[in-house]
Amino acid sequence: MTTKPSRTSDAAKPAGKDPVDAITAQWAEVRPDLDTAPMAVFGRVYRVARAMGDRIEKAYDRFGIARGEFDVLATLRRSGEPYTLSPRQLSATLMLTTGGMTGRLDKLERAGLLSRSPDPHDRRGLRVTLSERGLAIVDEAVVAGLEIQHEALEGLSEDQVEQLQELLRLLLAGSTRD
Amino acid sequence: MTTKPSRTSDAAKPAGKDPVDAITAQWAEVRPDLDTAPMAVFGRVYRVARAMGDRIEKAYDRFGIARGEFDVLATLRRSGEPYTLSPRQLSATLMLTTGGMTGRLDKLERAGLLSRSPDPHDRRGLRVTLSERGLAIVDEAVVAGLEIQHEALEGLSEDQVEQLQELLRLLLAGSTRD
DNA sequence: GGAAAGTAGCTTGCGAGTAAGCTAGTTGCT
DNA sequence: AGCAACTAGCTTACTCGCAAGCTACTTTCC
Repeated sequence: MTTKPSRTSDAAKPAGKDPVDAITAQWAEVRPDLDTAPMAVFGRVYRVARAMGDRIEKAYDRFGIARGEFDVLATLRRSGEPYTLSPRQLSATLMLTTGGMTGRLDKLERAGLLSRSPDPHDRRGLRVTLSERGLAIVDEAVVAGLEIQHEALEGLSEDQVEQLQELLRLLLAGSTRD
Repeated sequence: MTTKPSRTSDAAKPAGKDPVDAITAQWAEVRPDLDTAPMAVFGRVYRVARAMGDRIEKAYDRFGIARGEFDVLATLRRSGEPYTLSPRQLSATLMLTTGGMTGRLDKLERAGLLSRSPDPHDRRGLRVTLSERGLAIVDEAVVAGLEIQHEALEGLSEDQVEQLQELLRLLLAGSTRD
C-alpha cells in the first residue's frame, strides 16, 4: 500500500519477472536475430493501458457510466462553465467519429446526464451541456478514477513518477510524430 | 528518422507541450484540488498504446491480417516447433473469450494461415497449427512491427529506453497487482 | 444573388468482441 | 460401474465503434 519498491532492484538484472519478460524470452529463443527491446517497452505499455482501463471501467460502474461516457462528461467538465461544447468539438477531442459520438450522446442524454440544445448561431449545430446530475457524477467519478491511478503508482517514488512522466512524454512524441 | 531528440530537453522544465499537458492544465483550472499527476501518466500511456496500435495495425495491412490475428500467429510462432497450441491456450494467453477466439481462428483458417486438427489425446479438444504460409507471414510481420516500434523509440537514448523499461515494469506491476 | 463547396449531426451496415448458454467429451467420487 | 462436476469449443444475442452516405444548413466566390 505504501511505497514498497515492489522489488526489482536487487541484482544487476532486475529480473522482475513479469509476463512480458516471458514473452520476450520466448522470442529470443526462436528468433535470436530480433531486437526484442522495443517489443518489451510497448508490450508493457499495452498491458498497463488495458489493465488500468479495465479497473477504471469497473470503478465507473457504480456511477452507471462506461469509460467512454465518462470521457464525454469529463471533457465537458474540464471545459469549465457553462459546461457546453458542440458534438463536433467532443468527437474531435475524443478522437471519435461523429457516428460514435451520436451514440454516446444518446445514451448520456437518456440517462439525464447532459442535454442537447440548438446552437443559436448555427442552425446546423448543437450545443451539449452537462446537467446538474451529470456534473455531480463526473465530479465524483473523476476522484474515483484518480484514486485507482494513484494506487497503481504506489510502487514508484515521486522521483520515479516524474522520470516516468518525462520518458513517456518523449515516447508519446515519438509515437505520434509525422 | 535518425536520432533527433525531438526537442524537449532545452530548459529546466522540458515543457514539451503535448495534448496531455493541455488536458491536465484544464483540470487544474477547474478542479485545483485534484492531483493531476497520475492522470498525466496514464493519459500518455493510453495515447501511446492507441497511437502505436493504429500504426502497427496499418503495417500489418499489407500482410492481410489485423492486429488481433497477428497476435494469434505470433503466439503460435514463439511457442516454437511444431507451432501448435490449443484454442484454449491461445485464448488464455491473449486474454480473449473462447467465443472471440473461435472467430479469429475461423478467419485465419479461411486465409490458410493455420489449420485446426483434432487433439489425439482429448476428443473435446483441437490443436491449432501454423501453416507454412502462416509462418512466413508472421515472420515478416513481426519484423515490420518491430521496425515501427523502433522508430518510435528514436527520440530516446539507449539509457533512457532502459530506464523506461524499468519504470514500466514497476508500473505494470502496480497496475495488475491484487 | 446564386451555385459550388464545405460543415454539422444523424442513419445504416458492418466487424469484432463479450457474456451466456449449449453439446460433447473427460475426470473424479463413491 | 455410474453419476456429478468439470472442461473444450461453438453458437447466439447484444454492444460498441467505424466507415460511408444522407440531409440540412452555412460559407465562399464569382
